[in-house]
Amino acid sequence: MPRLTDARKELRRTQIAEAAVRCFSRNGLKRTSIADITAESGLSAGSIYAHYRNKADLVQAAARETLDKRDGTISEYAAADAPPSPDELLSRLIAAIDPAEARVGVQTWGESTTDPAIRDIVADTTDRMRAMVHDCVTAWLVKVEHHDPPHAREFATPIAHQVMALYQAELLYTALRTPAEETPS
Amino acid sequence: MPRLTDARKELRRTQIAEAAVRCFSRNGLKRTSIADITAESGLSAGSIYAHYRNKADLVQAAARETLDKRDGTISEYAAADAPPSPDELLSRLIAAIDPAEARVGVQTWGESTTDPAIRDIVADTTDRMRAMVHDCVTAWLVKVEHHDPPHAREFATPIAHQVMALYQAELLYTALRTPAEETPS
DNA sequence: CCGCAAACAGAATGATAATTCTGCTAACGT
DNA sequence: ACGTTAGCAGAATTATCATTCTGTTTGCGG
Repeated sequence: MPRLTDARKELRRTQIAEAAVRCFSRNGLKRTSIADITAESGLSAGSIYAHYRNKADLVQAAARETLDKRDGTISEYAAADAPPSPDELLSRLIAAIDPAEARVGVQTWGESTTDPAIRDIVADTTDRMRAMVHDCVTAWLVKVEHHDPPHAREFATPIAHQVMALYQAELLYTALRTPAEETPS
Repeated sequence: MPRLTDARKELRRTQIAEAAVRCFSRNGLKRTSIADITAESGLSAGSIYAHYRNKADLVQAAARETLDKRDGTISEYAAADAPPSPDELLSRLIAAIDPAEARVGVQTWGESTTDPAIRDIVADTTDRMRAMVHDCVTAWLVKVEHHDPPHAREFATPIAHQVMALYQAELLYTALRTPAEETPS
């Protein structure tokens, strides 16, 4: 078959990446072999290497996948007429945590300590998310608490920092609390 | 040589464990081979296996080593005449963070998502540290803010939770911020 | 419809690295 | 001091995997 249409190709890529995430969630980044991923995705090794240059490349895609997923929901909060208070925002973020993704997320933290590519992905994603939280807190300060915008932005910084810290700690606790699902081996 | 005296034996164990921590800090838990550790410790593979049953055993020892080291300092704060305020306590905890240990600490978080033994170590250590922070905050509430003890203990719980979260987040940021030292390979 | 190259399966390859094995050496109890 | 035997070095063994290779199949442009 000649090159797949772009849509199809992207579909395959996410099919593989999602299978990889499931494997990582169960067995961790390093304990997951390409064979595991072929089994989980229903594809073959050859096929996977047609879509990803190597395992590191695939790990990066999986990391981006899980870390990005969290971003979507927050941005709309900041734009809402009645933005949530920091406490409320934190509750919603925590409620949205999925245990499997928490595990992979924490695994990427671990990996980021030695792999520069992963490190950049984690740092970028964290920064972007913090900025969104900052926007949301600022909006709350302005619209609900009636601070004036310049002051609100400054005042929001430490609050955003705290919300992020509490959220990330909760991510860690979720990963610690929920046992990895038994390997279907 | 007949069995080493207990003190010597323990010395060797920590010699190996500390070399392992240095390797882990540089290359991560999984990328570190036994050969790396022999090079770093100056001992041989056979020797390492005389002291640790296998690599997993050694990883656990290294994890305990780094995670425990943090505990020592806090307990004395709680017993002090003028216990530090939560803000002050957090500052001191953060100031005491060592980048190399932060990296290994975050790596153990990642590992804990799939290895039950590491998971227990991390959970235990975290609980113990939280309890110490709780004691310290309670002491501050009682001695400095003049709450009465029963109320103080209850009031301290969410504060201790926040201090822990902010500390752990800082640990993560430190690990992200400081590049792993170049491998001397 | 057709043909071609890309997508795919699955086996082969090669590297890496954990663990074990074979002796040799030296630290402790006496 | 000395013999014993655990500690140790370093090679050998083996298992595990990432990656590549060899055909085969099939989706898409013409």
